Amino acid sequence: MKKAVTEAITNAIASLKEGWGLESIPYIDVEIPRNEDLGDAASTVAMGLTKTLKKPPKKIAEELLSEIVKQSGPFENIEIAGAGFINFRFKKEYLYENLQRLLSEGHPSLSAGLGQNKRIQVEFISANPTGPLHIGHGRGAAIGNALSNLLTAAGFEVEKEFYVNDAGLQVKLLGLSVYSRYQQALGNDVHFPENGYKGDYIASIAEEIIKDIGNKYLNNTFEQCGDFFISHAYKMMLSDIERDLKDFGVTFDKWQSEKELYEKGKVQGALTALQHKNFLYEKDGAKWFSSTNFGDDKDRVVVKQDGEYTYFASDIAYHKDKLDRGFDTIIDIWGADHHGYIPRIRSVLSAFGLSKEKFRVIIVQMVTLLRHGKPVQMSKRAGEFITLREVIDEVGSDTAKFIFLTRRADSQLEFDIEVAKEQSAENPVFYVQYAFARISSIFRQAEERRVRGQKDSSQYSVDSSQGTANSSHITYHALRSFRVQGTDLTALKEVEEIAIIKKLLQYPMMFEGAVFAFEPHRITYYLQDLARLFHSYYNKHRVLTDDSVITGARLSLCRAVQLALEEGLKILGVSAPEKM
RNA sequence: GCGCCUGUAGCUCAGACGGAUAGAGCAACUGCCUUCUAAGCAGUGGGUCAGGGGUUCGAUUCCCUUCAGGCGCGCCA
Repeated sequence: MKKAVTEAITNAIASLKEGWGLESIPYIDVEIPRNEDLGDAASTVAMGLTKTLKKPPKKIAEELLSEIVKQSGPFENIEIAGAGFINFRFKKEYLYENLQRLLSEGHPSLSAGLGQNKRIQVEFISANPTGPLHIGHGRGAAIGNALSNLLTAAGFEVEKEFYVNDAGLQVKLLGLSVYSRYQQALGNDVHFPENGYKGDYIASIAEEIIKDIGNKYLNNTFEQCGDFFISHAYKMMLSDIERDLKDFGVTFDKWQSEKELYEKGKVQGALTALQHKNFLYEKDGAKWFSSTNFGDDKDRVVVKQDGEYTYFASDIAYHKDKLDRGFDTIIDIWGADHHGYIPRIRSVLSAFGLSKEKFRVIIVQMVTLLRHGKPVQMSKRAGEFITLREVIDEVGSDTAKFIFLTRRADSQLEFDIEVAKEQSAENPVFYVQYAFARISSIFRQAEERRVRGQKDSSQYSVDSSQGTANSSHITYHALRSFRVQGTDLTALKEVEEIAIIKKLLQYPMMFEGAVFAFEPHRITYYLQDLARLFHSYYNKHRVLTDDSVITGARLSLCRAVQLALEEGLKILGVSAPEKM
């Protein structure tokens, strides 16, 4: 849709260019008018050119229009309106042709190559393995996962990574906390560390350990058995995290250990590399990275007076490692509490020669958790928080993900767990899923008619060769492979049908925008719009009629909607159920 | 004090490098199930786009400023 308009205008400008004294073709804006009476697509190029051409926008629009009409474009009508908008309306044949193409090829512009197989890394969540994931991590997970799916759909080669901070004091503190609970559970009343993790999960881990090894380490000092508790607690914590994410529907390609960066000498190596570039210096007995050279507001310590590395040192190594692994683009998704960290990491990457546009940080703002409208205070240390696990169990993964993905990443989010539950029947996620389920149901009915050999079913049939007769999924595959053959799409004449076709043809535009902006939530809104159009249509018109031509055409339309819904939901990481 | 994010309908939020009469869901109210799933549809009401200034033919969008909320400003991780 966008392409056709852009082409028409580009050609027009190309032939007018010389007379206008233009050197190059300007950016051509194409948008969908708010009011559909105005047209199917519109451009504001004429208004944009007023300054350079020193002519009134309407005059420019007229000149463009007279050129465009010379071409044999797919337009039924083009008119100039308002302050200089050029509004386009497509011929119906164009809509039918493209619907047909969509049915046979899918959305060609999608995989066709925005990404061009470029490698892109998306790092997200990267929670410390010192406690269960909470709801904020859930938001990051939903966004990171959806963004990765989006980029994959756009033809990028995406690697999803979770960075595990398993080297620092925090895991030691985790071990110490578990150690203390272990001793206490066995009757040894040791002092619980001041900054220890107080959540119930610590005691649970201690219980597990007792089940495993009994009182083997009773009355041992932490110095004697600390390593055991640290590594054991950390491993259990990490496997919990992994399990929760799996149940949430999020998986990773790689779990990068911080500790491993140390063990492989990558931290030292990265610092040496910086040293060679003269970006390190000594001051006050410490070693500093001169990040101010790259726009940071102060230099940062990498090796402390006591000779220990800072957390930042391993992060330098980590990001250098990302570069060394040869990604074309690096995306970090962080919680809002880390945004102050952006300039220094950007500095690191600049120091190693990465150009700015190849590194992108997406800041995910905080989630304010409510229960019945009242804020729930969250503190990991104090052990008061709503875990992702609770959200999954109480609200459900699909609902939670959908809620997270109906907001931009950089706006704060209020998540009322009770509202999310209570509204479950009215929840937008079900609205979209319901449209998919309804269509699936129509195909089930169509298949029954065909089996019964009704006359009116001659125009459509199931191509069973496409179906995989695979155990319990037979129905599903049969539905997916339901081929509508030899149908005449021009039978789609209702306004609702035309509206749906147009919406479907807008998909590439919306998709490109989402990819370009790294904003998966645009998919969510599109799906709601499409579902709305479909529900409305469904209520007004019957798909399965006595007229085989109309039925065939409508089934085709349903198939196209179904494919779009399925594709969109897949990107969001939300299931597309056949029955509800 | 400085920096980043946010402020749009009663509530939760969209608004696509600045464009036409500002949108959705929920909540409220009125209708619609003998026919493919009523988790649905049709309709009604609801706005100082936080306030003020500026740039522009045109600003919810860009700039400045004030106010409000959130988050950061360690030789912590």
